[in-house]
Amino acid sequence: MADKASDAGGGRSQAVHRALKRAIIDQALPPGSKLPEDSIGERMGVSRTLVREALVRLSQEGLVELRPNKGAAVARPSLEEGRDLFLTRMALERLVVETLSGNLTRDQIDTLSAHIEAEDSARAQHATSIRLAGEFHTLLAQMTNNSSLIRYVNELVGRSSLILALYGRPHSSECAVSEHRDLLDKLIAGDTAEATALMTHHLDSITTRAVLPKQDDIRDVLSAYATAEGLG
Amino acid sequence: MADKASDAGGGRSQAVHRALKRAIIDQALPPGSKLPEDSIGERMGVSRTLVREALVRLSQEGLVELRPNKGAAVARPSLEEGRDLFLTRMALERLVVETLSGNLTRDQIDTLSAHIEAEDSARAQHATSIRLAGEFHTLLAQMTNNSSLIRYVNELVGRSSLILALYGRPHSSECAVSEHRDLLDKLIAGDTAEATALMTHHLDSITTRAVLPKQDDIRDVLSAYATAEGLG
DNA sequence: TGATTTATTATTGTATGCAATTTGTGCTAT
DNA sequence: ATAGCACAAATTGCATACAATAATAAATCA
Repeated sequence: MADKASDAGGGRSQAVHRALKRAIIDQALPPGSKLPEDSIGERMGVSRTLVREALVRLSQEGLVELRPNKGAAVARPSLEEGRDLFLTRMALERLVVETLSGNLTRDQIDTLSAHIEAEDSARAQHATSIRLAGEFHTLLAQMTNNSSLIRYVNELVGRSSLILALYGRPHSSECAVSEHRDLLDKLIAGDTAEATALMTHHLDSITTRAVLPKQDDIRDVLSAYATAEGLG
Repeated sequence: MADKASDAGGGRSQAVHRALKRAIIDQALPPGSKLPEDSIGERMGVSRTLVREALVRLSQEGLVELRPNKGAAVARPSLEEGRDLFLTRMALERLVVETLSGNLTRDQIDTLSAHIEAEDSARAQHATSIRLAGEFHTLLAQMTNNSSLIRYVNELVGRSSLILALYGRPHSSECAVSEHRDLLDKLIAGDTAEATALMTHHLDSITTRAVLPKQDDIRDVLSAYATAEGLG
């Protein structure tokens, strides 16, 4: 068994799913990209059937949009969805922090430290940097051993990269590495209140940095351009 | 357009999905039930392809377990998953309460009141009662207008009925109607702290009532039966 | 020329077919 | 009888075929 190296961990549809997911999160497939079943299947060496299955899964995760009769495309969440998403993320990641605070094993601490190290090293590459930053959060979630919590945090972190891709400032280090390190310290110390505050602040600053354009109405932004042009 | 009444709201696969989901949540298909693609497709008048698609979606929602090469079955979450699930639910529903507290419109209040009324009336039918109790929570989530929050609460509420089906006491009114009414009162009053406390307590008591059998091991429950039979 | 309509092509929606795997049954041997 | 084995039936995994819909190009008319 284990013939093909690429077939690890289940059916081939899952492989397609993982590949696409990775491509989307790495922003190799930017939001809005069309995802034709044929081309993908050809490229991946599987039939449309399996691609379709993967696309359905991705749509359930909110990473792709499935327009009936018009094909799939990488999702383009709205700004409002973005803000809501981070709100939800906060609620869940607070639970992560509460669960983990003071309960980290030596191994877990090592894993997290190593990860932060890697984040630090990869600060040059924008794409990798974003992915690692996200993985820090999913890593934390993983350690709670709470399966629903893990699944949702994973999904939200994945979708966050869409938000960042769409609305994030190009060159802001989206997730300050130092904030991750501080958070880890508080988690180790078991200072739950402080850790929660840090996590909240951390996600808040991502939201602010990226999703900030808090135009309650798109007209606000338009009127700004209008005045700049001497109109209105 | 809108030829078939049963085809409302999208492709036929979605119809299959909805039908199965409803059947599972109503416990017409108890946890563990086998879900053969053929039979379902025949019964629903669609091909295996569409059934498959629906099953994939359901598995993503945690309602169905997809064993490779062995077919799909209604999920049988473990007790631990159950407890974790309610923990996650709490985190999310706290956000629901915080969002809604003091912000309910007249219409929303009416809708919720009517729903509680319905819950009260249906207290006789066990199955309906459970479904309505769940729908109260999804209704609340809906009113936040936060799409990710809505999706997750929906999923968790759905899965909760699996937990209840598996581990819940047969005749306990799983969700005391009075608790719903109290919660609504606090939400209207805008007493966020009190409302949050109520929601927490509410979910806590569900957990306690249902998921309590904190048997760390299945042997405990077996040994009980053994002694009752004069064995062991 | 430019808008509108018609043909053509590409892509999705769904069913079906076949190989592979699992499950169930009956037979054989101990 | 029962454990083990061989064979048959059922079921899943996957690809392909064909119909239906949308996108695109060509052609027609004002």
